[in-house]
Amino acid sequence: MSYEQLLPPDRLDSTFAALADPTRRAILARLIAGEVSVMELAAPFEMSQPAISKHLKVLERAGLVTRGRDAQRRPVRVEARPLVEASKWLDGYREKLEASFQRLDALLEEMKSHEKTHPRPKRSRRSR
Amino acid sequence: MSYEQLLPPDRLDSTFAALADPTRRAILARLIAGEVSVMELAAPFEMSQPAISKHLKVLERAGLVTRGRDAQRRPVRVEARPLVEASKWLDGYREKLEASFQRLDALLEEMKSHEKTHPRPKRSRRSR
DNA sequence: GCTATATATAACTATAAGGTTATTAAACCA
DNA sequence: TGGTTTAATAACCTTATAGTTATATATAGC
Repeated sequence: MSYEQLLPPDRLDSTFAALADPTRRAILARLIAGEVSVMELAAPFEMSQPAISKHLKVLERAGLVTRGRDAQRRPVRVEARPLVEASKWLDGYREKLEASFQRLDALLEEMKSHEKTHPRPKRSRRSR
Repeated sequence: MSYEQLLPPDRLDSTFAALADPTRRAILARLIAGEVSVMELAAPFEMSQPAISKHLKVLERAGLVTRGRDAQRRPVRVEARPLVEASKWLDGYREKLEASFQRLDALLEEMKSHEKTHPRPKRSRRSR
């Protein structure tokens, strides 16, 4: 639990945490169309403006959005980078997983044919 | 915590939430190599066994792992599906975002050349 | 300077997350 | 049967989340 966050402050933590909330995903979806003010953003939700501001702060801390200034408005825009990083992590993971599954399938296949002639002992395949 | 599995289980919520913790991502990484018992899983972490069991429960509720039975052991294995779904969401989002950015770039380009002949008024492009 | 609008902040509440230690339960083994 | 190993559960603590209402701040425009 310690080593992970000692070194490069793990962006993935805050990125995934931010993405875990449906309101925040909806906000991001809304932002695809471009910059939006907080009021416009809050309108479709049955939630107070401060609640939306809090969600925005979460998104901002995660680097998923940045804020501008337009008179009283603080337009919100989406930032792609953390999304790309999260996406990369997932894709990399999936790749390794698939590769591993191939190995596993091969192993299982090998074991299955091996078993016929060498039945294994009762006690655990993974005693260590 | 109950409604999650009653109604339309928004899988993305629990998937992203599960991925937001570095311990859990490390557990998943460890599982690429194949089934592992809880003790083996807990060993590298400076954290109690019950803490790991809790993380496993989170991963299990998110559908990211399933449990087997091997004598006293409850081997853990990774499940790819929710990962694929999360990956799809991210990729889909990125695509739309990139498409939108292209439109934005085009728009900005158009505005820039337009501006030369039609300087805009001081007050806000996004009043409404 | 006054008022309206847009947003942020404060203070509070309730619940969830993430950890601990101690205990319990289940399966094996001698 | 009784001890050992593996894992889960209980009870508890602390901090974080997600929301609320009320208030403060900043800017525009009269």
